[in-house]
Amino acid sequence: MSMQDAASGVALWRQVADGIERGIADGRFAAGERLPGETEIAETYRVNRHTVRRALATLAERGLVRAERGSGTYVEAPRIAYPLRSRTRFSEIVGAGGREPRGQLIGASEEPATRELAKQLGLKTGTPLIRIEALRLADRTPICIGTTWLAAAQFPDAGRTYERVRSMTKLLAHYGIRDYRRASTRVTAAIVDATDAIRLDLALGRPVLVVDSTDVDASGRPLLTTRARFAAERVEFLVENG
Amino acid sequence: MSMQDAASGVALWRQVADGIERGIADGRFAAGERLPGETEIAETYRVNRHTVRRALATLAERGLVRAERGSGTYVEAPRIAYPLRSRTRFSEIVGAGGREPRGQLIGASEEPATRELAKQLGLKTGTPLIRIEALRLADRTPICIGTTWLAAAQFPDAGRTYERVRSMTKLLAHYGIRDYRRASTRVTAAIVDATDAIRLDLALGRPVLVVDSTDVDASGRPLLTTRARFAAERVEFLVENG
DNA sequence: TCAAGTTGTCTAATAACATAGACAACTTGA
DNA sequence: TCAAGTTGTCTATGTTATTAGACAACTTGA
Repeated sequence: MSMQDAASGVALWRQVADGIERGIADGRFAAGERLPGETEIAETYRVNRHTVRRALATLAERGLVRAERGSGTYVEAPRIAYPLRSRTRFSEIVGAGGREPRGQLIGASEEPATRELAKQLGLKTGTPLIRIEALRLADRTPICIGTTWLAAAQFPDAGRTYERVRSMTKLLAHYGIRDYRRASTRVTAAIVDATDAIRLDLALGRPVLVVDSTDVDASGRPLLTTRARFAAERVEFLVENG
Repeated sequence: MSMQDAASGVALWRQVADGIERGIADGRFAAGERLPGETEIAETYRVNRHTVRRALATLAERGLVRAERGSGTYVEAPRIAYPLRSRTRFSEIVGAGGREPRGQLIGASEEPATRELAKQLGLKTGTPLIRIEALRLADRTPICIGTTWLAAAQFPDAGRTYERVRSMTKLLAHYGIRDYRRASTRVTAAIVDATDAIRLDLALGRPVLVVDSTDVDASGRPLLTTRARFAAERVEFLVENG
């Protein structure tokens, strides 16, 4: 790829770092694999070796690569594949990848439904809702923060229940709902906000995948709606097509 | 650079330019309106007036603002956000919603398949591929940049063909393929890199949705694989769940 | 053991970025 | 007309980015 952006206002080392990061995201450089040598990278980007070193240094600082003296520089972190299906269960996805899923309650509170939330849940504006905020991890790596709203009438004391069972599936089972499915999923991206950044152990300015979803019971009646923020650098969504 | 911005790799003038551009994009500075004076901008960004002048110069060069000596600097072109709300599949996102889709060839080249690409396309590593890089717009707003790989043997001269027809569907039709479907779609997010930022007319540090997809023919044989980067602030994906 | 290739660490020179101050040329409204 | 505020242009100076070369320290495979 050609580089040289005359006066782009972006430092060369940054352009190189971006390029390598994209290569890692692509899978052109797989996890655990050795990157090309600094000299070779310098040649492909038509840049001095010191510039490459600076790029690699920033990637190493963020934990994406690890340099081994005399040997090479290696790709550190892979992304978790996250299928978006109608029966998406966080615990199953993480467990399938050989990692241990964990849920952690951040907080629960009661609040009236906004017009938007009411529409999602098929209720009237102002209906009391329970709002549960939870952090989910794979092994010890924070993956996402989810804010879930449920009707307070249908799920009394849902906050304390979640705190005990630490799983949305188990929470619903506790109220007698054994089958539910994903009715809609909307995905977009944003920059992480300050509070999420701390909980997700994410640097400010990093991207998050924002997923709005609504789950319904077997008869199609809305049960809960969730807005989850995923650390984009740790997750990859898999969309199933026909 | 400056005291607060520890080695971001992005020049101060570029940060100021991006900030002003975003202000224009979200309507804080309306079309025809006068911007704050150079001195005032310098104060708000805690930057020298010369740095602001450089930022404004680049915006003026791109036609976003126009300086009038003795009077002020005025917003030239409105930057309307074009949210793409669509109930269609990913393949039909561009072109939905009554907007005129346009494709613009950035470049085409031949390169051997990496292991990853070969796997996607069901070919052997090293098989010659044609790589097409294209920018897609809705009306005049850049929506995404897509990099597409096709087998060179099956689609000879695909680069020039795309340049003529400016549509992947029409390109396939040209080689006798009238029916194809999306086999897999993977979505994640990242920060826009320097070269994409310029082409998408996107400020540095803004998020992009990265979509990897593979299309197959009626019998399920892979035709092409694409990695597209969408300007997240202009797009929202709706995932259909059974 | 040895040679080739790797990352780590120096020094040095040049180009680009950023700040500082001063003043000219122009517009606007009182 | 005049004062205040604006953009345009100049000189000067310090900081950061980038390139260049050399060598040390280490790993790997023959």
